[in-house]
Amino acid sequence: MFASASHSMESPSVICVVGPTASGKSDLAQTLAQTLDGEVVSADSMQIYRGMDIGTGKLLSEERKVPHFGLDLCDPGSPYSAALYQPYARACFADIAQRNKKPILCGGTGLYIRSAIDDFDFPKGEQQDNPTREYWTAFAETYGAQALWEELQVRDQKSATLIHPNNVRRVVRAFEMMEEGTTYAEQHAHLQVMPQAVPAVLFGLEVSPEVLARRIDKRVDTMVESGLVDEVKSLLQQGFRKGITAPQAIGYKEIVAVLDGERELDDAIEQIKTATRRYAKRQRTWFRKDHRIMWLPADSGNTENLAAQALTKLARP
RNA sequence: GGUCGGGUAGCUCAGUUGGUAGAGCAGCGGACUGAAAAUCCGCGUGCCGAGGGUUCAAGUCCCCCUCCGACCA
Repeated sequence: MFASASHSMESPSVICVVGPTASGKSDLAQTLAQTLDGEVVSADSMQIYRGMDIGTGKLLSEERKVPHFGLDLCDPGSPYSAALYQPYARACFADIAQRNKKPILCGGTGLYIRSAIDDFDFPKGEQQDNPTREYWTAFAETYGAQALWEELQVRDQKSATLIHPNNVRRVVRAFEMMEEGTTYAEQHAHLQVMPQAVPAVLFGLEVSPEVLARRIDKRVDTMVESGLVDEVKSLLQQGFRKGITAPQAIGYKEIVAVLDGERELDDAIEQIKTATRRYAKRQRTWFRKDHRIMWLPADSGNTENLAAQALTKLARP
């Protein structure tokens, strides 16, 4: 009860900072880390990739005043996934704690956040060169989404009823799961009763949609001014197109289209803004239902003030 | 000044031979266990530019006004 040492064991082991893109997570996480003698672990599916800096809003290395993990883990050409991220994040937590530092998990990828702190049990299976995925994806392309879904219905009725026939990606994943000795339905059931695996306290940055939209517009303009187009050019020279996930990133796919002569830069910029707004909306929907999150009003964008609010809540929960 | 187009949902536009309107995009809501910045689902009342007329009934026909565009002077 009496926090005499700087690392009282009363505090939860991981502090999480979540929220939509452009809400100020990175700055808040870093400020908290500085205050609490912590280190930051990023939970962002795109900042994972090397060379994707400007468009992902990655903190520049000279801006990082505390150690950051979860950045630049692999090349854009190689595959990555939540299943790989989970053990990585947990190893980071352990490593940081062992050095008597405070782990601060920060990111907007809801699935990564949850896989890090919740008891997601990813079944074992092929990580790469997945023939099952290729087979059924090709099947869907040939015979259509409906036919694919009907195939699943025959083999795994329960899972089929949980997945919309149009959601090819998830139907394909259900086939993979069967091969891995489980089913989509089983995993889905686990979702409802999933225990938390890592002690954590969660802060969410809440920004009103209008304010966030303005911030996103400005941020995208700044990215372009900072050389986003050149960044994409050099990525393309390094085989960016071979990647599966990375080329889908907002801000990258649109600029690739410009460089391919498929659209004007101005149109692409507008599309990036719109796509980012829509992404922020999906993030809001995801985090909204997580009742563990303590929301901090963040319209002001004042990091010091947000940090103070967070510390207050930490002191007396 | 004249002729011809056009003025319909936030935007781009459909609206068949008159029966009070519908798509895409945006927006809003939602789902989510190995691509998650991905993938997928749901939500469409708007003085049909203003006014008048014909008609049982007008976005749809007629008159007039107005605004935008093109062309002719």
